[in-house]
Amino acid sequence: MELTRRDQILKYIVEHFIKTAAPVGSRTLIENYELPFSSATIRNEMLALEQAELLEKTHTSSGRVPSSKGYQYYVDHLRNKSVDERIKQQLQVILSQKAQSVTDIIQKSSEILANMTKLASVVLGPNANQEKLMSIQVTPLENNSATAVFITDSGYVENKTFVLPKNIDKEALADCMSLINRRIKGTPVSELSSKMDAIKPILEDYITEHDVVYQAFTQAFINFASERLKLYGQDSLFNQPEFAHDGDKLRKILTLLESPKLLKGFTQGKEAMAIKIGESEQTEDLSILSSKLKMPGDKESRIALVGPTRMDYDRALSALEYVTQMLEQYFEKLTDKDKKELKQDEKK
Amino acid sequence: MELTRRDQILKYIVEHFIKTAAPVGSRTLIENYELPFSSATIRNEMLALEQAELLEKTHTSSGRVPSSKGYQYYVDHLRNKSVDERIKQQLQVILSQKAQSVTDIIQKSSEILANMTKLASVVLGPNANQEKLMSIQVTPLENNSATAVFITDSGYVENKTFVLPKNIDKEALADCMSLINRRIKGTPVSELSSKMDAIKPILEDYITEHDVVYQAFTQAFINFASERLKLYGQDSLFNQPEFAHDGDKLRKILTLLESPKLLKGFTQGKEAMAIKIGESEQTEDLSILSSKLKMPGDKESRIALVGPTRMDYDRALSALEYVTQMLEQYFEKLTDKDKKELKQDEKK
DNA sequence: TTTAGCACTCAATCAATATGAATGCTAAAA
DNA sequence: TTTTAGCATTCATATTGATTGAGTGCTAAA
Repeated sequence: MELTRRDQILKYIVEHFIKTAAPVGSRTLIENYELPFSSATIRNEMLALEQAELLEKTHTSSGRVPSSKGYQYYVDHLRNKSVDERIKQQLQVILSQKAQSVTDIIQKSSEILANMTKLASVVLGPNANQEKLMSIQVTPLENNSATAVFITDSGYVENKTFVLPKNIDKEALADCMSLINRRIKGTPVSELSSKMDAIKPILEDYITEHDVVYQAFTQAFINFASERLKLYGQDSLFNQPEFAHDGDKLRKILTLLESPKLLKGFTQGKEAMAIKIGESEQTEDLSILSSKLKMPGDKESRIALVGPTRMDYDRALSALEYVTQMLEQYFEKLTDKDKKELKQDEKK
Repeated sequence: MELTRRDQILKYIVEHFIKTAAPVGSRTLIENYELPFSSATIRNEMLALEQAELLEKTHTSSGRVPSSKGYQYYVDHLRNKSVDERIKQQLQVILSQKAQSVTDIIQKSSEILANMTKLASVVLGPNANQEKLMSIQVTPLENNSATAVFITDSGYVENKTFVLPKNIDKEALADCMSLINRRIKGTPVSELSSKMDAIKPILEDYITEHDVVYQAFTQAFINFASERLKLYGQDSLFNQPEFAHDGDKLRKILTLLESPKLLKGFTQGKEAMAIKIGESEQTEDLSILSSKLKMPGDKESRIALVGPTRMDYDRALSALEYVTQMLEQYFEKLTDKDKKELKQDEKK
């Protein structure tokens, strides 16, 4: 479909601004893109685009800059979709490796994304309340202490070292643990606290100083509730000209990236791809692209790219879409294979 | 001991510059510290200090600024030692809590340090080769995968999820694990790889597709070798005026803080307190104060404070010294108590 | 040894001025 | 009706020059 002239001009402006980071004027546009109009015509169109709130001026006689709405429009209607071959290749390499865990694959893919887009890439782990606790193991250490290790069904591991009560009966503790394990296996993480309360009396029967153990456990459970995320490519953001000389903006983005809760707030949503372009006060001048990723076992995580509003949306979105798509395909094949094997087993 | 006039002047200059971040002139000095000399006298002394390379000028007619050497001299001979009461109090609170693990205590202390000094505080975990592996546990998950959890004697936990070979005999795997555990318990982390090679044939006997398990293990062992560190107060560095408007410097320090190897390089050494003030190219304008900390079980870790060369050395060093001292005292009492209990047990 | 005094340096500030890239508008051309 | 040429206008960005003031170094007197 042919673009209208107005859309074409907006497209050029956005793309030129993304490249140069400087306001785009009518003259510049004609010279760079060999448009068959005079600058006056372009100016007329620009005025219209400004009135539609897709463009902005930094001051009365400056060139135009895309507004958040302008970027949004560009992303929705104007952007080019093409995936960098290098991403395809690199992803291929990752996916062809054998016997990797799902999280390994996702995190390696996220690293590739960060490298190729020069943006910060964040993996938001599956929502905690989707997970179930699989096992608790207590290993005694030297120095009167012990480490409790908690594992969820998707292989997330949390651990907590605590000081063992004096004169504790280690056999009683072991018995106690195997009992707790039987009781707690399959419990969703969100229900752990209440389940622990129910188990508390049992602890009391087994161990004299049960409180220490109880507290170590509940503390570890608090950690479960907090969001898990992995961050890549944080440093490439420093190369963006808009952040290089503005300590305040840089600070804003780093705080955002370090706050799982905050970030989660901006990436939530049911859409497969959520695009937030400088929407709130906290994300002024920031864009967050986040893509839903179905993992095996009905789990869901998200991969997000974070950067300045002036980012290469073509590149970033195409890459993000491609990667999540390929990962989901890969996971589907995996589980299909599982099911087939299961059926074969049954036949036997 | 009375300071010489020259030292006194250097002291004032360093302290004034630390406060104001602006070059210090002869006039300013007299006015602020009510010195009984004329500005000319001060100028003469300043000249001498400059010739001794303890001071620098930013341009011919500017005030003086301490050089790295000047800071070093200040730290060695001129600084005030006094510990902020608030640090004492806060540390007291931490240490009085019962049944915490050693690492918890150290990390909470490090957080206090970061808060009180407004510098970045880094805990460098005990050197990997000082640790011994205590246990390996494999927990099967859904989706044909399993998580292997590795625990060292000081409670450090590493884990690795891997895809289980098809049709694996789970009982054989369990047998195999208990055998490996018996074999590997107490092995120093540095010797793990070679030990694994020795165990490999056993694996082959037990499990058909032993390679996957072997690889998952060796990959996890690689992680052991990498340095472990915890970082606090990174963001307070943004408030330092020297970084606020200089993206390049900020980048330098953040890269440093994110590279365990690099940081380790600057904190190594046998001295209880290592002070590096803008020494290398990578740490230009940066100071690293790092203090050795003896942990229970003959382990050693380090706590480091990182910030601009223009930092409040009085405050930072006093706080760091105080905290490590108190922690070591605390740990000593702990192990003393352990020993006593041990003796009592023997008497019984 | 210390100080007063003086010439000198140089970053920082400010106002005046020029430059030029952009705009909007109008009227003529297509 | 659409496009363009032309022109006045705006405003950030240099550029310049003058001024200020905090600082220095040096010298000669106290």
